[in-house]
Amino acid sequence: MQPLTLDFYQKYDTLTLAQRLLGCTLVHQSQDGTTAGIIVETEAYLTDDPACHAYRRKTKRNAAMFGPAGTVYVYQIYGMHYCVNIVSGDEGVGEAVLIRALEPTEGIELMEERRGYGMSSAEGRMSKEKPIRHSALSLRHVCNGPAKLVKAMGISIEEHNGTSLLAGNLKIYPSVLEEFEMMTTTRIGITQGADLPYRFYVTGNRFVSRK
DNA sequence: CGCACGATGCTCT
DNA sequence: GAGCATCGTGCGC
Repeated sequence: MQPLTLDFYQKYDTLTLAQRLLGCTLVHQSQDGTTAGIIVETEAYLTDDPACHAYRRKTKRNAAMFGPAGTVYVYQIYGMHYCVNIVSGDEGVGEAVLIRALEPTEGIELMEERRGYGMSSAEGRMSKEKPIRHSALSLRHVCNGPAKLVKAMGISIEEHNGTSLLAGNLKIYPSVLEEFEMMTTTRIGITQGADLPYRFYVTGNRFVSRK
């Protein structure tokens, strides 16, 4: 199957793209191995939206948001975590879609290692996340948050910020979900623009960060 | 299960 | 100097 093309990233406005990315698969082919997961939760950030990093002006941090659709925007948050976005809209306009959760499909052991957990085993999984090397991480908790999936997928600001999804080792493939219900809510963890209904997720999917 | 809180460092004001 | 598009722990139920 072929990855999503420039046309796909360009033809939708940001709110629509955020919805169309649900069900698509994010794939990272790294030196350590390939990891992949189905996008099950997204949020849109528009240029006239006070929660958007590009709301005020172009800066060193948000520069990637002003690139062409299909550009990757990675930023650091709370001094210790990173989140990944898919840039959308016209070049020169700062808009993007935050990837908030993935349903892991490939390279699950590698994901768990990157998250700081030991080898995965069907029996060994614990219901709670424990910072002990020998315990495994419940699959449900591997990619059910924006910073968790960045770490699990091996995405980094140094390697990926400002790069294109059309070339390189990070790509998105078309939706594999036949039919699904989508839920729309307000976004999580923001104070500005908190009432805007710009969050979308696959209804009933257990890998979503929160209902 | 749910809620409260502290960690931690960069960016922009 | 304030404010973060978060996460994991610890505690109570």
